[in-house]
Amino acid sequence: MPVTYDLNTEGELSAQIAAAIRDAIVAGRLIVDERLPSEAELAEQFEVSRPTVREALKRLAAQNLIRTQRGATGGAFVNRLRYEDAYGQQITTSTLLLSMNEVDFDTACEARYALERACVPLAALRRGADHLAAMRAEIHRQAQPGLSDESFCASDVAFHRALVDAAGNPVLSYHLAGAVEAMQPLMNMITFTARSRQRIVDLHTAIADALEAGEASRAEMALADLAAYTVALARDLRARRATRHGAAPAG
Amino acid sequence: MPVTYDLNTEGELSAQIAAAIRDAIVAGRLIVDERLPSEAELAEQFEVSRPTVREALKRLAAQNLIRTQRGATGGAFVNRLRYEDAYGQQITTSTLLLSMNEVDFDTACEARYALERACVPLAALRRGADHLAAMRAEIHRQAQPGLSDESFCASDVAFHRALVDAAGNPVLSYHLAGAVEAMQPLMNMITFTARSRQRIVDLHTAIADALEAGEASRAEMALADLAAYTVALARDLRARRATRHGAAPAG
DNA sequence: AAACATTTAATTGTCTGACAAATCGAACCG
DNA sequence: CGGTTCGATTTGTCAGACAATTAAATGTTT
Repeated sequence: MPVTYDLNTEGELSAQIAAAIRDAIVAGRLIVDERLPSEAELAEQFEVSRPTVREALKRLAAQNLIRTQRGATGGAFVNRLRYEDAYGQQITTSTLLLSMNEVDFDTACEARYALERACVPLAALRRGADHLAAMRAEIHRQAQPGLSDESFCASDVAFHRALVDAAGNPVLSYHLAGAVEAMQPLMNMITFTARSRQRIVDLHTAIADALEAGEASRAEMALADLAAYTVALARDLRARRATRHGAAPAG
Repeated sequence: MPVTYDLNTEGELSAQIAAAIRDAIVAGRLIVDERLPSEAELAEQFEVSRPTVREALKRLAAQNLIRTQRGATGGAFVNRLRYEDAYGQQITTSTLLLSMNEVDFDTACEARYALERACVPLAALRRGADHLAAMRAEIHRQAQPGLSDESFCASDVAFHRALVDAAGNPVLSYHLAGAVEAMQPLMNMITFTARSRQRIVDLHTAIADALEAGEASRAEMALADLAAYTVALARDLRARRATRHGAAPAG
């Protein structure tokens, strides 16, 4: 039985068509791996030209809702939304949201550490050897002397992703991917001294140790310390910038 | 100075062009409200036809990265990603992720309550009169007798969104929008008896009371109870279904 | 001079028709 | 039986055209 679509009557045709097909997917009238009619058939059904149909399909492809294949048995197929793809969308959306709305560092940081804290009890319960090893490896990297600030930040992100993944809940990992990754551009604006790096490494070690021991509350405390320290670092940076660009330092 | 774009050399042209422009936006080479060259100019720059450019632009429009306007001073403009739009994308992505990957109820539920728990301390600190009023209003609605299961679920979602918003952190609200809303389809499969509704209303009340009193730990406990009860409800439902479709009930 | 109406130019939205590229299946041949 | 060729189908891209929309320039009237 052919799938039927409901069209709105406002806005561009390609947007209407895309919305109609998307609704059909979300509502389950089009199921995973099902093939949509060919572009020519869709054009006929919707009574539009093929380019218009194509623009609609590209909209859906941009959201990973469909994939297209050329050739005789090709066409557009409903995509199973994979965790990986969802991660990616999550990260770009979060990054843009932060960068384009001038979200202040404290707010973003607060959100991130609040969310990570939610993972700690589960991570303490389920952390596997692989997750612990990943965390240790990143800690080791962070302690290396000649590391650039950028690499340090990247390793920081990797550490926290390992922490999140240690909770063993893919839905949780998905939701936190954006929160953790989107902070990287903001963190990259900080210059880490040898002393501040050491402090961070110590706190990371404390977190890993606590998780390995299965002590959630100790890990939460270390995480809270880390959050406070990160906010303080950013605050210092802002203060230094303000004095440099404004009046002379008070001290 | 004209913005320059880097092209990959694999995949479809429209995807390459979309990626190039998206990168330019993410990297800040194209700033908010800046106008892109006209489709004809883009076609010239990228040495492709206008339909190809248009497909690329539609991909970006689908992600709310640009908006287009017709007319003399029209064109494609870089969009400021608004929280609202980000919420929407987050919700549809999360919903699809859950529905298409057969995520079991327990996993999704665990993730949701873990994330909500992260909001509680902040909500206890900052909850405003409006948030509390919204929560009370939803509790009141949930206690009404003739309410359909669907409306009950919708009200449940509204209650939890109010809880999340009470934390007063828009970034946190954004991240949790998906987690809370995407549960609704799963919750809708549950039939709520009068007794289970009463239990949920009681727990919601306990949460609201605790937040009003600023007692985070009490609210966290009530939330944990609610999580456990929800999981138990779903488990009961599964068990009943299994007996109905399989062997006779044991009791 | 000011207010209003008209024209004009620029730009996106859509259509038509065509061809290229990829891909599968079937017919064909060794 | 295995490999090859050919044809059919479908998406990807192109070229050119016209419609719809919008803002600015222009002209007209008061």
